[in-house]
Order: sequence, then C-alpha cells, then structure tokens
Amino acid sequence: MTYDNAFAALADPSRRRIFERLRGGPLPVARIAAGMPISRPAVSQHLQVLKAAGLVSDEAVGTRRLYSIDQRGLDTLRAWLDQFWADALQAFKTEVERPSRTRKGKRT
Amino acid sequence: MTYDNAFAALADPSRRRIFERLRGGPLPVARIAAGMPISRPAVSQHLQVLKAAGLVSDEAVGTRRLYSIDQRGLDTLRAWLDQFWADALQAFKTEVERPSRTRKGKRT
DNA sequence: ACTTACCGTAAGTCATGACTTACGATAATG
DNA sequence: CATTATCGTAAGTCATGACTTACGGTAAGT
Repeated sequence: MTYDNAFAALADPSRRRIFERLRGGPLPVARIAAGMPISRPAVSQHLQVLKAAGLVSDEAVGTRRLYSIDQRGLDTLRAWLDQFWADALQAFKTEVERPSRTRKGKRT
Repeated sequence: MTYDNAFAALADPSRRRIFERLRGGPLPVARIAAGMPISRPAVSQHLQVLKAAGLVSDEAVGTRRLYSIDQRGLDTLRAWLDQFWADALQAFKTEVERPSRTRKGKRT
C-alpha cells in the first residue's frame, strides 16, 4: 500500500513527462533531460521520487545510469482504481434498481 | 485528457480519504467532514478540486449538497494506466526477443 | 417573519516542494 | 596518470497550495 507516493509522484507534470518518456524503454539521465525545459539535476531529483514510489527502477551501466519503468507501481495504482471501480458499479447498480419515483433525473 | 487534474487531486491524502469515504454512496458535506481532522470549509475546498478533476459530482438537495463519485475521472485514469501497461509489456517483449550478442548482460 | 441548519467563498498564514547553481564522486578514454 | 563524461547530493530561493477563521446566502422549521 504505497499508492500514497505513487499518486504524489505522478501529480507533478514534469514527473509524468519523464515517466511517459520511459515508455520507449530504458534511458540514461542526460537523455531524459535532453528534451525537457528543466535542468539535469532536477530530472535526477524527479527520478528519485519516482523510484521511491516504485514507479521506476535504475541500473548502473558504466558511468551512466539507466532508468526504466517499474511495473510494481503501476500494478499498485491499478489495484486501487479497480477496487474503486467495482464499488462505483455497485453503488450505481443499487441506485438504478431503486424505483426512485421522486428522484430528479440524472443525465446518462 | 484531464488526468493532470485527476492525479493532482488524488495526490493529497485528505482528498483521497474523502474520495474513499464516498465509496459507500453519496454523502452531504457535514457528514464527510465529521470523521476528519480538518474543518468543514477545508473539506468543501477539497470537494471542489475533486469536482474540477471529474472525480466527484454534486447534487443540491434542499439546503444540503450530496457528493458522489463520478466514474468519468476514474475511467480517464484507468485509460492512462492501461496505455502504460501495454507499452511496458511491449518493451519487455521486444527486449527479450532481441538476440543481444554484443549487449552487456542484463540481469533477468 | 424569525431562527436555525447547512454550505460555499474570501482573505490571510504557513509549510511543502519544485527549481537553480555549485560541488564531489566514479568510470571510461587518451 | 590526467582528462573527460555522467551522475547524485547540498544548499538556498521562490511559488504553490493546504489549512484556518470570518462572513454571506439559501432552504427548512416553528
């Protein structure tokens, strides 16, 4: 249950952009920072936050450091959402089944 | 594509707690604020943020205001996550299929 | 009509965190 | 061995946003 960090991590636009950039596969830090409007140290700090949230993993390769997406964080988020999704369906179903003569019409 | 707001909204612990509290069905503001360590106006502000993110919807009932979970926000988040999930799988598969004779060994 | 209940908004305070520049550490290169 | 490349960390600045109290506005109750 570390979706606290996961949500907090993905709340920042720069961090989401970094994360999306890793979709194509592992990348070194300088490579990630290349297409971004912020400095390389800033990217490093963001990567640390993403790593702490279990969203990315790093691997030292020579003097470089390859970062890649870690599925564990994604799975955690998905589990949280799915739980909510099921509950929402349940609530909706309950409301629909109720006759509700005096209810105000809810659009779609 | 408003997952910007959705992630930012769920990044706050108080807001997640409010959101989780609505799993059981619609609730008035005072009722939500009852079990929380923050003031009622604070809860109102949080609800506004959640509403702007498409995560909750409100309905005026007399002098009260019932807030309930809006699936649209959840669907948006899920779509974003699923897209990532598919890409991660794709990248993994590609890497495995590559012979990689001159590659430096990647542990598992 | 007056009072009470329930809620949103305004204004102001204060902590968090997203940046920057500067520096040090390690590995490849010649 | 000296140099260069790549990166993480430290320290400091500055904006954002999460709270509070105070207030006004509408609907229900008597």
